Amino acid sequence: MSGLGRISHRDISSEIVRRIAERLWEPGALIPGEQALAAEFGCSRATVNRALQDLARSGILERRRKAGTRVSLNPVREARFVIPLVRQEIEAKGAAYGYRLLGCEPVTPDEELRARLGFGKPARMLHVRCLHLADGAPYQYEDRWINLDAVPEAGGVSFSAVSPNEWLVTNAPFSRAEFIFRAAHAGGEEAALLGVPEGGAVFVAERLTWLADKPVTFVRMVHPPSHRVVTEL
Amino acid sequence: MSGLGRISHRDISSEIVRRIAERLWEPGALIPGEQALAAEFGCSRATVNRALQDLARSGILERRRKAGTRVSLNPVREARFVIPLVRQEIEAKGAAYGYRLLGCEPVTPDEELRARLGFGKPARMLHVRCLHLADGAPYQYEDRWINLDAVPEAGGVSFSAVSPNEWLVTNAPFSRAEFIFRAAHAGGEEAALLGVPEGGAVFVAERLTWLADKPVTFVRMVHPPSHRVVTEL
DNA sequence: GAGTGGTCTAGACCACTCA
DNA sequence: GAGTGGTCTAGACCACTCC
Repeated sequence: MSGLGRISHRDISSEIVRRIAERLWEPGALIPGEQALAAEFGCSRATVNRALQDLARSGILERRRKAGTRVSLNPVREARFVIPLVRQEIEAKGAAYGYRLLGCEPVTPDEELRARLGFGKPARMLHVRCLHLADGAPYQYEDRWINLDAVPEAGGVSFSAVSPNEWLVTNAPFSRAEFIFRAAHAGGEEAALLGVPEGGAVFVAERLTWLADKPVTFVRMVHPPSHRVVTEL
Repeated sequence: MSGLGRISHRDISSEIVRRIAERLWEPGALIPGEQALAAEFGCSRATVNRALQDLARSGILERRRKAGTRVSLNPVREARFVIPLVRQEIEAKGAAYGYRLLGCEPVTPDEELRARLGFGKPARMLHVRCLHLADGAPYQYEDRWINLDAVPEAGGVSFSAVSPNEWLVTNAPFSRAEFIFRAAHAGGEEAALLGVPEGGAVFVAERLTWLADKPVTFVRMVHPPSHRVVTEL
């Protein structure tokens, strides 16, 4: 606790974390109520409430009305990953962003892709493939399908200067998305483009988005094995 | 807005989201100040503040003192991944959980590991290696280091029946964690244990945890390439 | 310097849930 | 029913940052 001035909710948070760390309050144990803590710290209940809510949000505490507040038995049930634009991701690392369009053509999706997107009937889609570079080195191979029924304007875009990633962010809102992370073996073309041996390990992120139950886009983003997805809690 | 009763911070949040979705407030635009919104909604500034802070935390708004509150130009989309216990993860798929301890020994961490954990000085750690199986098939190879200064009780646990994953969850609270997802090539031992060819692609999840700036544990979880981390928004 | 968000207070009422 | 957290109010002061 900072000896001067008023008590901040951060002071309370860190003091509570300290007590948990030092086993004064064991996992699963009930901790004092908000009134008691407010009295102890000499601050208002609202301040204690904010500190406890912060800790509950981060999974350290569990709160239930009437039952009180407990130290979590199994903290952290979820991790949050930020999904930025590729360009921002690259520039944030201090590297120069590069972009190369590899192909852009209207196609009729095959059975597998339609099943994936939850399409009943065939549809017109745009297939765009491109490469994102960091300081000239391959960073991400983007293999994307855009549903022209959901985003008809995409049909008139060349994607030679602006990547589909960036164009869609400001032109195709979505209400639901699904992410998949996995490891895979690089296929022939991907391998050559990313500069990894054929069959070598690559990191794959896939994203599907819908706007009001209508598929918008499916994208497969392939990274060299040096890629890392990082998050902090 | 709900016509009855007081205005909730949720009412304000959803109304603001609606205005952004309908382009009444364009990306990058300045929105009214807290006082103005409080007057408009007929509630106190604290309530507006809470709504705006929630939206700023989720990346929809950007706030700066004196500059005011703006609609984010690139709404940061974030993905939430649940990080369950391995056993729960396997049982949730309807498979039978199996566990095999491979090794458990006190060690002094090398330079690289200490740098990773932010250790200044050497420390006593416990190195535990084990395998988690789903219906008898290798599911995850767990390679873990536990800081015995932070969790001394771990020194007295055999980990032959209970996995370190499960033991730590109920015995070693933490206040900060870092997750990393990546692809890698399987090393000799891992490959054999997971039943993949040596050098084949594997999915690696790493987790570091701290309790009040003291490192608690570092774990490397290696999965066969069939593994998928999935999330929905 | 002035305007904005950040936070704390003291009090109040409500909603949920356990006994 | 009673106790706990959840939330709102009205007011205040502060900290930061832009002009």
